[in-house]
Amino acid sequence: MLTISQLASYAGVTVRAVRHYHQIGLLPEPERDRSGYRRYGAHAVVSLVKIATLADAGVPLSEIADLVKADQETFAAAVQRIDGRLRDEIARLERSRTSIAELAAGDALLLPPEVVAYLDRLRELGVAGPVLDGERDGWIIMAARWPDRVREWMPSKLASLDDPRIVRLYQVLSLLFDTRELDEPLMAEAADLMAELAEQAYEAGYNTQEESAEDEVPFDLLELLALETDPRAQRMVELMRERGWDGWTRLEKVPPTKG
Amino acid sequence: MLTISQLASYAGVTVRAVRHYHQIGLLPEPERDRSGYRRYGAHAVVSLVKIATLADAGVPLSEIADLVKADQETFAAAVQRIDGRLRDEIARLERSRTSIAELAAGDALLLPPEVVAYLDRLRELGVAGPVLDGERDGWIIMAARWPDRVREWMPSKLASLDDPRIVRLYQVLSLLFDTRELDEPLMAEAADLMAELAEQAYEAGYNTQEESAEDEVPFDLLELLALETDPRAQRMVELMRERGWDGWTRLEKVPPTKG
DNA sequence: GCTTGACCCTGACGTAGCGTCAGCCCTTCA
DNA sequence: TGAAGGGCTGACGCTACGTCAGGGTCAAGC
Repeated sequence: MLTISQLASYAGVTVRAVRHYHQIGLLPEPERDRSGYRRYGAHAVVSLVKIATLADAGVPLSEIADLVKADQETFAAAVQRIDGRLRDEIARLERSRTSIAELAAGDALLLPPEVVAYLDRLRELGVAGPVLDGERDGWIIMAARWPDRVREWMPSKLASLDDPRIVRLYQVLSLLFDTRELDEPLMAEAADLMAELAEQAYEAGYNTQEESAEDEVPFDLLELLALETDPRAQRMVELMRERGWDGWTRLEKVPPTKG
Repeated sequence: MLTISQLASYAGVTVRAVRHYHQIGLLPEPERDRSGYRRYGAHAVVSLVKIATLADAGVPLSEIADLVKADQETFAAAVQRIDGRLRDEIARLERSRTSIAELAAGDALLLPPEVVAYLDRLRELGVAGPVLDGERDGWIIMAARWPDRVREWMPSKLASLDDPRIVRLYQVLSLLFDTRELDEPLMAEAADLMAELAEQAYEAGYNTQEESAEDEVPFDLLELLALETDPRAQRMVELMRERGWDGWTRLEKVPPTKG
């Protein structure tokens, strides 16, 4: 006869695991000897090896209980289910792995490659500091919920960097928010640029392209992000309102206020 | 500002998860409004998306805490570790999958294919019932601990089935143990056969091949298995002892007893 | 006969990452 | 004005055991 530790070692599990299987009724309690020790026969080894093999394959113990007494047909069906779960789990881990692999470089964990390329391009163009960070954070928020839509947008966003006015705008904003001062003339230049671009986009009917997204995409949140990052963003919003535009990420035509 | 459920939905996690992250200090508690509700800014979304992404990749929350405030170098090293763990886990699941896939057929979950082939061959030869089950259980016990050694043994075991005496022995044993009776003449035939085979193996120096295994392999356990399965096995042991052999799975020369 | 070390027993708490009440407060809309 | 739909804290539940704590048992050596 076998002691519990012998049994456990034959099946390659711990003593505690065996006791646990007893506790939940998965493995029947054997006879005790006169000192109350459990004494196992050889068949217990076979049962335990079966249990341990299934458990190692990730089958929940609650299912193993039914499984070991099931007929061939039920068993085969269960095996199918288990295999499906394993496949899904493997696929999930593979996805995680690619995420993590990309992450070594920089932002790629949280952002699709198209967005990373866009941010790299901005960096090349001299955009840096809080503006670049804010841009990244904004895209992180977007990409978390609408990764597909974000990827669709990126080609036109990237193309827009061919417009020297847009590049200039980003550069001016970088200058503005990279210091602690409030440079009114520079701000005015940025506002003028933004207003000009907004006007052009408005005339071209910019919103036809994104109309379906308007309900869902959290432009308010992106605006909040900007204001949170730097209070001077508030000043920019005011300047834009003087020029007849409301908002930050998405501008809307409004009656201009007096500066 | 955002409520907790809005925050959670932006990051694709549950409200409970967010509160949990607060509790363990992974995500800083935000300001409360006058009714005690948590109010979040946009940066919380970015932080939470980072946490959720790492957590989804299987990184323990305790590590995420350090990870999000780590510098680039530490981060890259950690990413390596995480990726390694993911690789191991995937490999483990793949192994489980192959086990489980083979399982649909029959015994293959618990036994290497060579043993399955051996058992199939026995079945073809008319071996069935308790003898076949016992044979299988015995190999399950062996394969659980010494899978490699078992696979090495199988070719010679399979070849041994070309010997008609061995086939006859298995068939006689099948007949013997498939009924409830105690068929003394048939038992004597089986014992004679076993003794003859044992003598031959002894002369050929059978133990040179397995000598290194003798210490480890639990022949006692296999004998116990047989005795447990059917008390008539005890009678077989006695008959063998009369013929000068002790044991069941592995026979040893002993002075013959009187029948 | 005594000690020592290796096992065995039960009972109970700890682990990770939340899910899920319970009991209560706050806000909003019909 | 009351019902729905949040939000709050606190606490227990879940999986599959690990890990004490506090005791009894067994085999071996002195």
